[in-house]
Amino acid sequence: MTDTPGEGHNSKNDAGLKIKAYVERVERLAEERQVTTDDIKDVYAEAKSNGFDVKALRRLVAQRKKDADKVKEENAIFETYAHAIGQEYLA
Amino acid sequence: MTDTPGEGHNSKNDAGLKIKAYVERVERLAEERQVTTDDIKDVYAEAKSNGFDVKALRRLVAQRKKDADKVKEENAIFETYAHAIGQEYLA
Amino acid sequence: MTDTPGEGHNSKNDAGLKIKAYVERVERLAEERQVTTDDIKDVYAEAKSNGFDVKALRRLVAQRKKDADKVKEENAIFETYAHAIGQEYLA
Amino acid sequence: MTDTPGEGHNSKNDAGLKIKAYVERVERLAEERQVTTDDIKDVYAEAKSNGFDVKALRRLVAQRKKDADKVKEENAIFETYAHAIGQEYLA
DNA sequence: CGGACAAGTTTGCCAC
DNA sequence: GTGGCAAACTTGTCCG
Repeated sequence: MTDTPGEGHNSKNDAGLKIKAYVERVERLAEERQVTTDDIKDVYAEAKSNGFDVKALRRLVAQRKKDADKVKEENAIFETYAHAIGQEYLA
Repeated sequence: MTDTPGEGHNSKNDAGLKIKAYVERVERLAEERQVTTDDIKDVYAEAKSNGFDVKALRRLVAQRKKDADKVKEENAIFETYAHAIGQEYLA
Repeated sequence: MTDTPGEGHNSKNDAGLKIKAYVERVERLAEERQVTTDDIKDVYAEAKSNGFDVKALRRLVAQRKKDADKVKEENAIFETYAHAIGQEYLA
Repeated sequence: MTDTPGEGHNSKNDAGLKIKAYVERVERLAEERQVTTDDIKDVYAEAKSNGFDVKALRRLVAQRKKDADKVKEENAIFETYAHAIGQEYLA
């Protein structure tokens, strides 16, 4: 017997070890993700320092991510509502 | 002498009382604000339950809040950038 | 006839009116919230004018909120774990 | 002539190229981040398939992060107060 | 659909 | 007074 005496299959300890392993794997990955998040922030900061409008760049990236049709559909709904209360925004 | 003996003007205690008062005033106001925030949430929930598109409503409110010229300026910058990489989104 | 004469079912106009109503309710509430936000600012300004450190006061308020949240959080964690155990051992 | 013929200083085109470059760098990084996010999801899925409660694991990770943050936070509070006292009594 | 998590926007602070 | 920096809050997305 190489393990804790008196326990047949040692399930409680095993569970603890496994939980610890899962938690640490997740934390490791979360750190990686944070690094990438920071890298994105750096790109925008660089763009800004070169005189570009970060807000517009973010908007551009966000809209490219969406399906183009979906964007137009959203704009259409918005425009309809704006019309309904007598205001204009797009274009 | 009605207060703590041995202290001429009791400044330390006074400061503590004042700090406590400021903190509690702020906390009271923060609670009020939270109530109003929840009320706004309720309005949108009601609109949604009546079949309206909440996202479009929020966008409408947000844009009304901005100066109309500012909105057009932001759209213009965005459009310029989109053009610059050969894409179209608005209208 | 209880509604606008000369329009059959008037649905388009109704929607517009409702949208306008929702928007205005939200805007009204947003104004209220802004008032409260300004009140909070005033409290801090007053504290500052009386020689207190605003940053430290803000920290204090934030910390107290965090502590209050922590109680709820701990209850939630307990429930989660209780549930998890219940799932694994009792179900 | 090393660049596009017929354009004096070519600034408009340059801006477009730079915008495109920024957008693509961000999109590239966003993809990486998504991969990591998916990896995390996979870890939880694996844990779940081995009979662990995912919600409890997420809580655990979140709590550990919060605890780690709390240490920094407490240091910050200490500094703030020290500074506040320093301002009031030493300066 | 409701809550947890992540992103973006806004706001307040600080240095210049 | 302004402009960059940091943090809080709000909003949007995604999973259960």
